[in-house]
Amino acid sequence: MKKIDIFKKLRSSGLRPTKQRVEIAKFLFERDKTFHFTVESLDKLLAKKTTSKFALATIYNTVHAFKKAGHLSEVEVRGKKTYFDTNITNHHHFYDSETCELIDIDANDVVIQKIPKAPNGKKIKNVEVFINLKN
Amino acid sequence: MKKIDIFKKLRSSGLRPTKQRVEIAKFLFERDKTFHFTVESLDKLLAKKTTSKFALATIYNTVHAFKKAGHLSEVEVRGKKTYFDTNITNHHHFYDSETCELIDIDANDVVIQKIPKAPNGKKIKNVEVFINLKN
DNA sequence: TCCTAGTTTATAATTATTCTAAAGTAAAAA
DNA sequence: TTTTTACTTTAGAATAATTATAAACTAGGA
Ligand SMILES: [Mn+2]
Ligand SMILES: [Mn+2]
Ligand SMILES: [Zn+2]
Ligand SMILES: [Zn+2]
Repeated sequence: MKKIDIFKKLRSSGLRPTKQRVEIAKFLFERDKTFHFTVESLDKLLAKKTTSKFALATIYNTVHAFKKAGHLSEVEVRGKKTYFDTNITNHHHFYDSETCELIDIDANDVVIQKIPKAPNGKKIKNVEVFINLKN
Repeated sequence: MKKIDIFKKLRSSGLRPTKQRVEIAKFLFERDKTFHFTVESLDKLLAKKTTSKFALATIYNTVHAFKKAGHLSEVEVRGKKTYFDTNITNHHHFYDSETCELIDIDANDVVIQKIPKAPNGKKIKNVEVFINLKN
């Protein structure tokens, strides 16, 4: 993803392409594979991989702004920290509790044959499959 | 579940049947249907349904002791609070984000036809299906 | 260039949870 | 039964993740 695309992505989401947002967006979106992270891990990686300084509040603000704009999704993982995901398609996860690592599973690689119908008056929004791993 | 069974359940888990543990255990386990709760909701319900007073720390201690003993399980739900579950069998959940309510799905009511194999060197510990509901 | 709304930032506040250590209690030992 | 012991409860302090605040800064339009 080129710089011009980052600008477009931000602009089209109503987000000013500030120095901080552009750097964080480049870090998050200029990659081939899905990236799963917490705010803490992102903070550390940004400190290591960039020369700029980011206030922790800015990382929170930016991640939330990106999520709200639909550029990030949130994955529910056991533990206190919130996990974010650059993969915003419907997909599933392996979770390795040893390493606290998430691994994507393409939606097509999971086929559910039978599922109960939603309770009265409710509809199914989506189905998430979470596969816990062990050694 | 009778009082004597509560005592057995506690004793056999190496937990002294104190006044607090017995009351909380009766509240949690003397019911027919699964009960899902957070420490906060349990605290409020205990305050309403019993005459005893419980320190919040005691509720945390007790819930963790019960979980460690295998009498409660933990369910991962989006949000900051930890959800506990009196259903300790393998099962799945509907989640109604409007009401923040969990509804059990029997493991037999979900049949998965296809699942990817675990990454190298890892095995599948368990598969959790989480069905988000909407109106 | 000037203005303004949006943004960043340091810091404080909040919230859920865990820790601490003193007081209380269940059950084993005497 | 009393004594002793380890376990438990408790109020309050501490911690950790996140959110709120408000002052300083900045992007982009007028
Ligand atoms: Mn979580
Ligand atoms: Mn949660
Ligand atoms: Zn993912
Ligand atoms: Zn359940």
